Amino acid sequence: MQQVTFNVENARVQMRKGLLEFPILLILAEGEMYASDILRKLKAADLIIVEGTLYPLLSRLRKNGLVEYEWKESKSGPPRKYYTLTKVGERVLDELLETWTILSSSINTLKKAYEKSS
Amino acid sequence: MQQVTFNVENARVQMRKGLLEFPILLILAEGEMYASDILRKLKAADLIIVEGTLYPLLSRLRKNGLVEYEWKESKSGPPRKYYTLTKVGERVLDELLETWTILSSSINTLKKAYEKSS
DNA sequence: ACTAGGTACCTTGCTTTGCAAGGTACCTGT
DNA sequence: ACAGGTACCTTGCAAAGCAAGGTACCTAGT
Repeated sequence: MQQVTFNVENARVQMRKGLLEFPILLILAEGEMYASDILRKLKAADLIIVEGTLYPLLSRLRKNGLVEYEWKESKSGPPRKYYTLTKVGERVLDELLETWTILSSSINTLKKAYEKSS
Repeated sequence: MQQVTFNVENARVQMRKGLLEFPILLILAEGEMYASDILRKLKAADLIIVEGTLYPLLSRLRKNGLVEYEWKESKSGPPRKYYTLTKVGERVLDELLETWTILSSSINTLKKAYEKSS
């Protein structure tokens, strides 16, 4: 019996801390990608992240059962690990979307109060 | 000659990581507050933070010259440290406001792409 | 065949930082 | 004088982003 444990409360904490797993899950929701694809997409969205961060992060997501991968050959170069979201990953993504909504509205509330007062 | 160094680039990294200094600066922009005031305001905005985080954070902000404090007596209980933003703090806050705008629009772009595809 | 260069994946060590837990000191009311 | 509330702070731990460095594969040119 394999138990998939993913503590959503902890993920909320991590979002405040890292705010990186969320965009990566969002990107993977579009379809299978390998590391360079993800880096490209994040860069295009102005979110900077480097290899040394991404690889451990993908491993972490895999250990938690949010993503899985498949080796695929490349036409030019070494084989690639193509990642996809699992069902659990999709559920977590939905939670994180909600968390993001709450977080950004919290901050925007504070922001509006500031703009009004200045 | 005392040099006030506050690396805005580093602050951007920290925002992605912690996302706590920013709301605290926003709250202090409203006027002088002591720790409990700040905790109350953060809680009201659904941003959870505890004493053990806040005190070191305020010290850090003070060391970096973003805030300063003044002791004031309380009508009931021990004296309080009332914090206010410095000029530097105000400038940094403006930077962080911009960073927040960029960050949230990045994520919202990814979010919209996801919503469209699902 | 060999080697140079590009691509892809991964690890190690460091630093920062949020947090839980615990601690000190002050002030007030009984 | 002491109990309870308020306020400030510190210590030790764990998580995670990052810089830097490393391994392996594949292709193309010699």
